[in-house]
Amino acid sequence: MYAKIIVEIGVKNVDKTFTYIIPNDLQNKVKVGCRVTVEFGKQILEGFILEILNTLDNIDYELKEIKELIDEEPILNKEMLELGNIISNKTLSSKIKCYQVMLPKALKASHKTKINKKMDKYILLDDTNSLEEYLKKCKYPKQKEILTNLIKNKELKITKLDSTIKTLLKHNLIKIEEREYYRYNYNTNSKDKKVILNNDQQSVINKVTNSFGTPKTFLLYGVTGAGKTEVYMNIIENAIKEEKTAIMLVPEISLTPQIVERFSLRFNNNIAILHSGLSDTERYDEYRKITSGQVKIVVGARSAIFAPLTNIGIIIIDEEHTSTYKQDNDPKYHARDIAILRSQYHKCPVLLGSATPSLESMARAANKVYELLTLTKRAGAGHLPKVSIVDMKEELKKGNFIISEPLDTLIKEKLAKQEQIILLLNRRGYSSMLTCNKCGETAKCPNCDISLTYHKNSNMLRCHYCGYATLKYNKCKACGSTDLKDYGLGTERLEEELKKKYSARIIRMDMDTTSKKGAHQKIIDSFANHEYDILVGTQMIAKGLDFPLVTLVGVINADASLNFPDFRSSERTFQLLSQVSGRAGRADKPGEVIIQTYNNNHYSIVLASKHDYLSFYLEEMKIRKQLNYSPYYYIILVSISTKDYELSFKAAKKVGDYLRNNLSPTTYVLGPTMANIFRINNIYKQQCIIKYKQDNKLKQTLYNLNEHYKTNNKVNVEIDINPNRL
DNA sequence: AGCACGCCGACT
DNA sequence: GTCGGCGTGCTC
Repeated sequence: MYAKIIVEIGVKNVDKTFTYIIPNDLQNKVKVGCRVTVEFGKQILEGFILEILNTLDNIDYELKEIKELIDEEPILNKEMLELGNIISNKTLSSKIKCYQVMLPKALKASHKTKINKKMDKYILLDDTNSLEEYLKKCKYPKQKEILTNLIKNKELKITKLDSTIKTLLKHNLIKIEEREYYRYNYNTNSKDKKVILNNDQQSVINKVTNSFGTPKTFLLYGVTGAGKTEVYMNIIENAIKEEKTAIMLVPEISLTPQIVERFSLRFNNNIAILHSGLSDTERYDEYRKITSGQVKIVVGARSAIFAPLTNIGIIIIDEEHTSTYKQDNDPKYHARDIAILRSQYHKCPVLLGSATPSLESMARAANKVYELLTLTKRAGAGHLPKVSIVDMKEELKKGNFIISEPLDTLIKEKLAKQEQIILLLNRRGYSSMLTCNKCGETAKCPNCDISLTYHKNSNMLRCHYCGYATLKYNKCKACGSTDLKDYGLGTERLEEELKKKYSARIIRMDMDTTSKKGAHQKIIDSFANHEYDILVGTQMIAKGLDFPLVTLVGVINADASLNFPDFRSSERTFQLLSQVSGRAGRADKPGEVIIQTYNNNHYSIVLASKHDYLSFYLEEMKIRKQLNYSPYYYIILVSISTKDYELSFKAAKKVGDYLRNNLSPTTYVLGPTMANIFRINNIYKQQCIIKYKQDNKLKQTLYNLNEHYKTNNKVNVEIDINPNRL
């Protein structure tokens, strides 16, 4: 017998199966989807069995034997094997990477140490016939205690086999059962309170539930606070009632204990939770709960879409517009696409939910590709916050460039009332650049085409792209002048400014203060406990958090995301502003939002302040149509990177010409142009953008291009289909 | 990725 | 005549 095996090797051009002989002693043990180790050239590698063959056509090379079988049971099931293949074809990523991405680290091929399942021992009653008799005769209180306890509680967890237990075992009165122990546990001590649903919510639940068994996609457009989570939970409950399983994806950032707790309270031990805060062993345990069939519900971030549940009844993607659902390294898949693929396999509906749906999804709903469901009323008592736009051009004239007058007034007011405040500033560090007032020289990264950010706490200048850091200098590197000035505003400086201005307890949350494990949670907890009055942070504070005492949200510089050179910058700004606004006044207290901007008439800012998603959608669609962007055209980003400056131009031109010559005339090929930041970490990046509606040459051309550059070790060509950003 | 093979200049 | 540079290509 023979096996076709795909090996794990960190290189693009070995992406095919290799045939190995299955040794006699493994012939009735090997299964498709199991991991094995094999000798590959001179190396020992791990790989997956993709196929088992009884006979083989004539070949002109010698075969080697499989060295060892790692798994008794397949870790890639039939669905996953098919899915990996499809993803590889669609994303032009290597097959091995497509298989690896579906597994937790502990089960990926090539992981050196095997992780043992941890077992708990339980004792149960065995021979109940002689039990009463034995109890009467028995003179050992310890034995009696255990037996009576077992009669009452059915089972007991034990840590060691002491003499008492051994004796009981000898008399066949009890038996031992070993059960898997799961390292990650959550509180399930109180009962979740049932919420009374309004008619809109009930109607959404009914529509989705009635389509169980059909592979169709719904888009749920529901305003902030409309009770989407409650709708999700009811639909999942209905799936469980039908003996089916459910996947629910949420953005990583909202996988806080807040939502986790809500789900675990409702679904008790029927749920596995996958998020980035888990250690490898914890993640493996959660995964085991799924494969062992112990849980029927999986809640997690992007990669949880691959959860190996069988008989899936519903797949839900909350905040479907979130950009992190698209993986930005290989395989560059979008969880939404995987959800739809799996829904076809399992014949189940997909529910996409958002208060600000992506333009792509909304357009599909408009074209009836998805069925649109809406929740327009806020559930419960909460009101949408009052949002005011502050024109910073006017404020600057008064000398306010960080905190405007209206924001200052409100901060003082809320502090006096002992209410909480969130201030969002989408830039970390102290200032964004250090510039010489004499000669105009700016501190730049030596490896990247980007200015260095000043971090005052560490007195360092840092590059946010390659990680380069140097001590801040006091003399201009070009002219020696000491007249240096820092421009721009980061969270560190905002925090300092606030401390000067107000006597308030202030905490900052950004990449610099959350790098340690658990730091993120600590900040959230302490702010939730009202140990602080003001939370300052980058966009990581925008999503999912629910602090009832927050009645003011300030966006310090709404232009940061608006001025980003990308066709989705307006959409992102609208989503970000809508989302932070949702942080204010969720409970009984009304909330207020201040947006500081230099673009006070920009439609995405104005419409976000009015909570008017539909107008924004229509306005933005007009612009996308004019500029031939998504959703009117599909976009593909082809980037060409190399360490060689000259070569970067030559190679990019070659790629551009190739694309132009091998795609349909109706397809646009833009570029090549230098990437937004041309040089990062001394690698020069150029890019071509493909815009197409329909192109039957596309698949083959991209495939050829990808194949060609797989073997080129000087020039790296990457293809990103439906990229997040350009 | 590793490693062998091979073609070319350098050099005890 | 041999040592070693790395460009190319293969690994069942």
